[in-house]
Amino acid sequence: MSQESPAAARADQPRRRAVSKRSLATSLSILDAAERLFAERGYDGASVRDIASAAGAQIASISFHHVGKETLFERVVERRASELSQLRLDALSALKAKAESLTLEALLSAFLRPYLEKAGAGDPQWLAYARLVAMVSADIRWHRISERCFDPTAGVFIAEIAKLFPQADRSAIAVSFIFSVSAMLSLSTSQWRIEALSAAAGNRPAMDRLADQLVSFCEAGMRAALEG
Amino acid sequence: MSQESPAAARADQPRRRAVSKRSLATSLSILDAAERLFAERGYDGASVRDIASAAGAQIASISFHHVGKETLFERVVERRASELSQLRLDALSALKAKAESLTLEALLSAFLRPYLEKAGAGDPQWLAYARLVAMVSADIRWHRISERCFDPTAGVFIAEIAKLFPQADRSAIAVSFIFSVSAMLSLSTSQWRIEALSAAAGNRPAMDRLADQLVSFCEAGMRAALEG
DNA sequence: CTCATTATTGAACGATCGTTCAAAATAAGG
DNA sequence: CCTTATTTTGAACGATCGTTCAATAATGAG
Repeated sequence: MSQESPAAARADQPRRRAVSKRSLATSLSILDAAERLFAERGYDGASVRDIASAAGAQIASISFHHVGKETLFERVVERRASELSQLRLDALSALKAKAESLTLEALLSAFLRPYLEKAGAGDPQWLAYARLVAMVSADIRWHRISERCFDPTAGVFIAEIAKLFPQADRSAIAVSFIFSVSAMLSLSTSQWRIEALSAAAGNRPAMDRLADQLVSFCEAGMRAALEG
Repeated sequence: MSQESPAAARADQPRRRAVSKRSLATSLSILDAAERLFAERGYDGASVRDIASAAGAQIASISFHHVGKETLFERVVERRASELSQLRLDALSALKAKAESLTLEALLSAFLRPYLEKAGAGDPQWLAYARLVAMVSADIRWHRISERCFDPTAGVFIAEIAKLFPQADRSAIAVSFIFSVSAMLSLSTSQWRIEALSAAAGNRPAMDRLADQLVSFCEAGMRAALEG
């Protein structure tokens, strides 16, 4: 409750310095390594020792830069969440600017494609991130992260879909939306299973082909579930 | 390579006894507790100590009855997998006996509904199991379990779907099938997220209503993805 | 009932977990 | 360049991990 004057604040906080380039690089490489290992082995399966080793840093650096394991996990998820949300909302804005009335396909495309383009470009960090999002979306232990990072944008798109289906109730829309998100995430988490079930030679389909198929699937599925 | 006579085999294996009822109960309660805790916290998040404690057994009993943690996990998954597969294949047989030509909706219903009816009946063990299956399906570390427990039945249904869409290629069918399975599993793993996105008062939809919506969603989605 | 086998018990194993610390090295600000 | 805040380092902490063991108790078979 003691409200300090700027002068007093400056007095007892002796001096301040900018972060060094090396420190920033360490912090970043820890985030990258954590992203990879958390995605690969899960939160409990990835140890801070392995993360530090993969980042070429000391174990103590993780606590120093990112408080602890749990905060590190949250920061890893948050890092790309805002970028992804921005891409989605930008696509939505572009859509609204172009046509006065939105279609369901355009809406789903705006939501689903940014994700798939990032992952499909082959960037291994984005592929890892996709697995992370799937983990967070499927585990109630991380519901606070979902609330903060993903639900706001999802809410915007659900509201737009609700305008297209005025007679459908909100929970039915939310259910269909989760179906769509789950299908999208399965492309990252279950690619190995798709290949196994495709049988025969491993002619894996290209990501942009998969993206088209996903949008078709979700558009038709949603329409059927909401119009019925 | 030494082929022993029955007499010799009986000689060096001194005597055999049936398992006691108590032993069987212990083994079973361990499986139940493991199912709950693995589903709740994941493989690495659930400790054998917590599992033993929840089962009212000693830690050493887990190694004694189920070899070790990894084997215990596999047995937990396998236990209900055969029952589930049987229900699905029975539904398929019933379908074939009734009508000479199958519809996509009937096929998907035969695959999806047994699962949802078990989980929807409110049996907490089956609800936990659904989360387990989602974990196995999304993690390549458990691909051997998927291969053994789930892929064979999935292959049967994919083959039936392939008959309905002769022009669609196998991998496209597999992709749509994984989309459908992911949507199904999301009802168990992301129910909390659905409720969050439904906003407003928590009027959660009944499971049989959700099942109808899921089948509609997947049927229309598959048709669009495979006919296009 | 007797006895050999099976199962349970409680304790301990070494390994690894996440976190913390003081000392040494680094680098920004004046 | 000097000072000093910042960062890195290596080691250690206590807690918990999965597994193993010898002993004790329980139990099916004869």
